[in-house]
Formats: sequence, structure tokens, C-alpha cells
Amino acid sequence: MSTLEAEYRLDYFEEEGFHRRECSSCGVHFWTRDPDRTTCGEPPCADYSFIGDPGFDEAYTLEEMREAFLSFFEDHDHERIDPYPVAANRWRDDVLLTQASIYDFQPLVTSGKTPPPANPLAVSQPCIRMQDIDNVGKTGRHTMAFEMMAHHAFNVREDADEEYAYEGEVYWKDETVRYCDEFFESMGATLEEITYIEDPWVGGGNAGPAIEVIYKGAELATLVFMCMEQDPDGDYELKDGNTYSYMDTYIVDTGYGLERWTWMSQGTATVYEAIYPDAIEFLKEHAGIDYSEEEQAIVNRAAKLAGRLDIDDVDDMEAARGDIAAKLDVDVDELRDLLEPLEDIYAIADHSRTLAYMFGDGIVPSNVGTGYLARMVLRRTKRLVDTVGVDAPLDELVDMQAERLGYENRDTIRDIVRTEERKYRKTLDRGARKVESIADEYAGTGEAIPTETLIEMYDSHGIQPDMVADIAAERGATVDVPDDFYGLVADRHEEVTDEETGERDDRLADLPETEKLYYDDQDRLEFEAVVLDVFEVEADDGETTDDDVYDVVLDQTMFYPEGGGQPADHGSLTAGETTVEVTDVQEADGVVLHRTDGDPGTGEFVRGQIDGERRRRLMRHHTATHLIGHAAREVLGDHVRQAGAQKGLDSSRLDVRHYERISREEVTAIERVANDLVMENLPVDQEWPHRHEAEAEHGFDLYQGGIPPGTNVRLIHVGDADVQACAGTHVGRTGDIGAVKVLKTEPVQDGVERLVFAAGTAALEATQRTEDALYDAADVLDVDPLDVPDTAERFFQEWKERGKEIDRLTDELAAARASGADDAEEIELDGVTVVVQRLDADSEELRATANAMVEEGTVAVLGSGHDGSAQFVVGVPDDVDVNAGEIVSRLAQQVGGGGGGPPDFAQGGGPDVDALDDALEAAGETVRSLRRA
RNA sequence: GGGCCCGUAGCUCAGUGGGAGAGUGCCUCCCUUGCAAGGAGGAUGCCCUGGGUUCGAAUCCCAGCGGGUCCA
Repeated sequence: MSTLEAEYRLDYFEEEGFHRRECSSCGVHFWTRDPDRTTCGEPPCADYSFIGDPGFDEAYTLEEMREAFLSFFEDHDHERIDPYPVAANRWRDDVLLTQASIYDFQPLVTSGKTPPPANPLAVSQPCIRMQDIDNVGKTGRHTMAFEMMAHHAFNVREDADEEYAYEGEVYWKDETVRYCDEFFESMGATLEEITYIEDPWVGGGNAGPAIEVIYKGAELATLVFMCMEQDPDGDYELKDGNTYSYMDTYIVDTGYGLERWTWMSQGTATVYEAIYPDAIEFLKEHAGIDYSEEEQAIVNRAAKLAGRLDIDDVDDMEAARGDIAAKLDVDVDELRDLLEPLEDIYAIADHSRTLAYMFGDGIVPSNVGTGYLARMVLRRTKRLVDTVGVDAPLDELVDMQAERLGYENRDTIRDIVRTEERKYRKTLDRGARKVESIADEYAGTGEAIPTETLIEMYDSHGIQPDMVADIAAERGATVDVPDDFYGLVADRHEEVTDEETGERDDRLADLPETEKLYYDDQDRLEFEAVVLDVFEVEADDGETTDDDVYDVVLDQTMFYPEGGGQPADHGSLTAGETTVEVTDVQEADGVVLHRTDGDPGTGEFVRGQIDGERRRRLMRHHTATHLIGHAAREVLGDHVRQAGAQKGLDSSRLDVRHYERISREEVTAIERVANDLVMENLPVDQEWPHRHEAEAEHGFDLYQGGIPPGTNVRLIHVGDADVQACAGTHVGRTGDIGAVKVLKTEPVQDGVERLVFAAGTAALEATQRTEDALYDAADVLDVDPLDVPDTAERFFQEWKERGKEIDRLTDELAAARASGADDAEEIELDGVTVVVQRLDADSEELRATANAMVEEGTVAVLGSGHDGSAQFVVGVPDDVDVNAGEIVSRLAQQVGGGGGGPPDFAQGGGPDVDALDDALEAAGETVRSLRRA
């Protein structure tokens, strides 16, 4: 095993006269120009030395610093590229948010499958790190949203066996450190004060040597040399305990924190004041914070010491604050009162910026994915705004940041913020009412509200325990919040992960990729091919089935395999006299598998025939999906983005991100836009441009259905209206679709709406189906179809009226029966009259009659053989000492059932109707015996 | 994607297997004409939908629809 120590012995360090030292305080190794230096310079081994004493020649704003960095690297042969969205899940499914510039290029570029947009390149990439959320505002240096300025170079070893999308070495470690040094120099930094700390980097299965660059107590850059991958047989054991070996590709991955650099140039008390001074001013003003000079001086001195703060939990913070207060010789409470409102304001500014990035890049609040993270940030921000008492609406705060960041969809952003705030308000109101009633319940008891209830309030209703505590205190109830509260919540979510592994046949790997003919001419339905191999398919349980099932591999095919939400083509393969049916088509590693009901024979020539009607329906639906997506975007807003899609024969569906339900008016508008495009009969063209040209011209919105690998991407243009990267089959002109009809919308999850629609024949059929239903309904009501709604309304009203009428009549009938029972058996029992009567009516009527009899002071024992079962109702006046429940229970036993109820009114019954009369006959005796007992 | 909670009067909700309730709002009347006033009476319900269990379901079970919330 070996360490990476040799990796840091750079020629550049040698040439420049650097010294390698071990930090006397923390023991790390670092490189410096200063021969007398003993510590690494990074907190906690040193304090900030730039607060009030900027480390660069000039003060830069955020924008100026970004420009300085990018133009420096442009001047040094790097190409400047546009930043990627903060929603990294738009091009990779392993993460939600962009947390570093290298995320832009994972996994396709770093693995060498896809060329980088430029090489070398420089970018200033907006990033969001949720894990820093608790530190924001408090440490003076953490922000959740930040820009990582970076220069990257993508290299491939000369002796690499495999082919990669880029080749050779652009530059590696020496040049990287030199660039860093030179950039520092261009800023006017004192080079002797810079330390380069050796800090091997490991993450996400990759690793490599890395250098932390420290200047005046602040970490300003990290230079990562990604060149290794996890490998059980690797020779290098790194700090995560795994072994690694070198890869064919090796990549310069640098990160220069834009905010830190800006801060360094200004030397303000905190980073926040350097990067958005206007927002901080605005917030202070609207929160009524106005400190005297002495107070401000304390704040500034505390800030200088705060570099040591790196809060993992509240205890850390309290301890650190105590230290700082002691050093400044002020009271801890006084210091806290000064700092806390400021900390909240810093956090609000940062969170607003985070939200601006998120919503600006099209994230929609939701209960899943990035949308959930956005919701959490928004709610946290809202709470902070309320706590510190900022008298400006949240959407304005976010808008300020969105404007500064140059987003164009600011109206939508404000709309989203307001909508989301309204939802949160409702949740809080709902929760508050719930907590109030719970608090009232426990207020008198002296018991604390149990932890279990707290957990449920949070987990199911989103109410923070401290909010429960507040409300409970108002109402005189107590709450005991356990320290590990969120741990207990997590326990509730312990998940059972079931994983499945699929095995691929090795034979597949040896087959060449199938040539795909369906892109050449999407209207052709016949082709010829050679059978390369035939696999006999076993049933899922491993047994061979009675039916013959085969997967046929051809050298080329016209059959479209299932993919991109488009189902497979069906059809047939004919070899001589034999014809086999193709019922499914799948693609595996470029090899197309035709699922058939027969073996055409390996090596045979076959003629393939596609089921044309099926193909045409799918093509219409696929092109229609693009039209619907385009129309939805036009009608609902630019934030609308595809969240999933599935094409079908009779209908298709498109899931789009949107923050509220789609109204009926919006649906008709979408239909109109889509059908206008159909009527314009626009050409639908495909092209295969280089991905960088495609991205440069159309941006990331190309990739509605995910990002495809490869150097070239297939684009589908619908006239000049819409363009998307897409692998599916499409009609030649929009007119071929015929018509598009939205069948319904439904919410898939919060923030995602599903549009179900039909195209062409299917649209007609769907319309006819709903029309048929309407006509049938009209037929039943015997009215004109257009009158159905009014008539249904009238009928429903009348039906309800009649229900009430029946109730009234039942009562009347019951009263009449009670006063003049004709065939009733009356028993006198100690001055109380007991009426036993069979009347075959439903239980409603039985109850009413019993009630009426009770009103008259008699005990009512009623039986019924209505509806194929025996039923009893027994009513007893208040002053009579007989238990109705017991009577019913005994009667019901005799008809094979059961029953019960309160002592004065009980019901029951059983299936044996034949025994009803006998039971009633014996009822008198039963009552008598119960009364005696 | 997964877990959990909730669908009952216009609104807010109680009701945990047997006669659909409260508060508020609404209508009528009375008393007062002091500020979300008091008193009396009244009207309001496919108890989300569909299946199942049961003699009997607002209530239990399953599915669906709708809303909410937490987690990755």
C-alpha cells in the first residue's frame, strides 16, 4: 500500500522555492514560500486576518470578481462556458442539486463517453448545499447558495486502450497550481502568506490528490486531481478505507468560492455583507435593526473570531459563543441579543438567493425531490422572516435576488413564492387548531403532551415541536421535547430496501449493435435482414413454458424498441415459408431483441413487416406529446418541464411540473394551441447535430425526457415552434396527427400534473366515447344532451326533496301506528304497556315507529321480515327499568344473529326470517323475565 | 419513490359497529339599540366514490378519487 505523498512533489513547487512543512497545531502537511511558517493557516489553527484588512488590492463586487476570474482564465487559453442549472437531477439521477462545478460533467464527460463543452474550460457554477443550512448566518462564512468558480481540464492517458470522447493531456498538476498562484498574484495577494495543504480527496467512487489553498485564514480554493477509481484490487488505500487504482481519464477539478474571494477583497465582518450588501441593508431597515457604533464594533470583533465556528449542533454554538464573549469581555446574553437578529437576516438573504436559483431554474415546490427541498427552504425562510420581523413580503425578497441573478421568469417566481406561502399559511392554521385542541385536552391534567403526539404532529402535519410548545404554553399545557426528537422521527421512516439484480446473457455482449433503420425513413414498414442469433426465452420461474417464446437478434431492423416512453413496434418476420409474430421489442446495449412466437432460424434471411396501424398511432401520439408539451409551456409558463411521459395507442400522457392544478380554461387553451400547430401542418424534421452546438443553440430545455449519451444528439424540430432531443418515431408533418384532444388532467404528486390526451383516430374515438356517455345519460333522462347538466341538477334536487318527504311521512306513519296499533299484542306489566308488533318495513320505519311509541310511554318491541332478514327494534321509555339491549340480544339470538345498543333503544336482527314470529311470540315472556331479574 | 394523517352542515371540527352532532355562519322572532352583544325557534347532510365483512357501516377491511405532511 502506498500513500499519495509523492503526488504532491511538484516541479512547480520546486522551481518556486516552496517548502513542505507539517502544521505544528494539527499535523497536516502543507507547502509554503515562507520558510519560517509553522502552522497551516486554516482555522482553527489560525484566525481570519483579513477582516477590516482586505487581502487583495481592490474591493470587488460579486459580479466583478466573477468577471475577473473568468476573464483571467480566458486570457490563459480557457473557454468560458455558461453555468448549468442548480437542479442537477435534470441531467443525472443520482443527485438532486448541483453542489460543485464538476457535477456539470458527471457522469458522461468524466467517464469519457461524452466530450466536454470545451477543454480546458472555465465556469462560475451556481451551487446549493443543503447540508450547510444550519451554519448559514451563524458562522459568517457559510452560504447555502454559492457560485463555484472553476477551471477544468479533461485528460486521457496516452497508453489508454479504450476509445474516449477526448484524448491526450491538456494540463495537469503543475499548471493547475501555477494558474492558482498567478490568479492570486493578479489580485494583488501576498504570495508568501498562501499555504497549499495536502488533502487527498475521495468521493463518489473516485479519488485523487487534492490541495486546499489557504490565504489569511480563509480557504479560497480547492484543487482536486481526480485520477483514481475505487478498485478492490487497487494499490492505494485512502482515507475512506477503500482501495483505489488509476483510471484512463484524469481530470483537473478546481473550485474557487466566488463569495469567499469577494469577501477577501472587501474584508467585511461577514461574507454576507460583501456579497449582497443591498439585500442586507434592505433587510436591516425593514426589520428595524440599527446598531450604535459601539455595538457594531462588538459585532465586527466577534465576526473575526467566528471563523472557528463550525456548528454541528446547538451545543457547539453556545460553547463557541461563550468563548467569543469571554475574549471580547462582553456578556454572553448581550452578545447573543446583538448577533441573533443579524444571523437571521444573513440567513434570510442567503435563503432568498437559494430560492431565486431554484425557482429561476424551474424547480417547482413539491412533496418530492428538489421540489421538497425548495419547500423546506421556503418555509424556513418564512419562519426566519417572521421571527426577526421583516415587514416586506417574501416574494419581494426572493425577487430582489432573482433580479440580481438576471432571471427572466421573475413573475412566475413571485407567483410560485406567493402560492407556496399561502399553502404554508394554511398548513400552519390547520396545525395550530389541531395543537390547540390537543393542548386543551392536556391543559388540566398536569400531564405533558406525549412525545408520540409530537412526532405525529410533525410527521403527519408538519408542525415543529417548538410551535407545539408555544401554543401549549398559551393554553397551560406542558411539552417535553426529547433531545433526539428528529432521530425519533427518522425511526418512523426506517425503510426496507429491496433490491433486485438482473442478469444479462453473456452471449448478448458478443453480438454487434443492431443497425437501426427506423430513423432513415420513418414511414417505411418493410425491410430485410439476417438473423444473427436466437435466444429461447424461459418463463420467470426458470421453467420452459408450453408456448414457444424467442428473442431474435437481426443485423438491422425497422422495429422500434420500447424506449423514451414509446412502446415497441409489433409485426412479423418471414423466412421462406415460416412467419413469426413479433409481440415485443427491447434494446439491450445497442442490441435489439425481437420477441417472437417462433424460431426463424439463425443465419436465415428474413423479411420484416411492421404493424402499420400501430406504428402510425404511436407516431401520432409521440409527435402530439411534443405539441402538448409546447402548448402547456405556452399556456402555463416557461417553468413547465416534462416530468415523465408514456405514449400509447389509445391515449398518451405527459407529466409536467407545475405548481397548481390545471384549470378547465387552461386545458382548452392548451388544446387550442396544440391543434393550431396541427392545422399549420408544420414539417417535423430530425437532425443529428453535435451536442454542444445543440446545447449552445437551444439550451438544456432540449432534454425534456432525460439526457442521452454520445457526441451527437438527435433533435426533433416541429417547424420553428418546438425542438427536443428525442429518440422516438414521428410523423412527417403535424397535419398527419389529425387532431389532439386532452382527455383529463390529474395530479400525480404535488408540483406535477398529468395531461392525458389522444391523437388522431384515438382523439376521435375518445371524443365519441364521452359523447356516447352523454347521449346515453340524455336518453335516460329523456332530454336533449345539452340539457343534461340542468336536468341532472333538477333531478338531484328533487331526489333530495323526496328523501326529506319520505322521512316526514315515515314519522307521521309511525305516530299513527303508535296511537292505534291494530294487530299489536299489548302486555301490561306493572302498569307499563309493552307493545309487541310485527310490521314488515325497513329499519328506518321501525325506528321511527318505536320512537313514536316510546313518546307515548310504552315499551316497543318491533320485528320485521323485510329484505330477507329478520330485524328488531326495541325502545324503552326513560322511566321504565328494562334494558332494551338485552331484549334485542335475546330476540336476535333466536333468528341466528345479534344486536345491541344503548339501554333505552336497541336494534338487532338475524338471517332466519322463519323464526321471526316465534321469537316475537315469546317476546312478552322475555321482557317479563328480564324485568324480574 | 416510500411512510404517515385526513375527507361528516357554507366554514372549523367532534363522533370508533346500533337512533347524524357541536361551535360558527345563515333565516325568523324577541329583548335591547354600545361594537365579533343577549334570548327563543328554524333550515341546512348521497357522513368523498365503489366493493367487501356484518342482522346492521359515517364508524371495520380493500380499491379508487381528493387534500395534507414527513423522509430519501
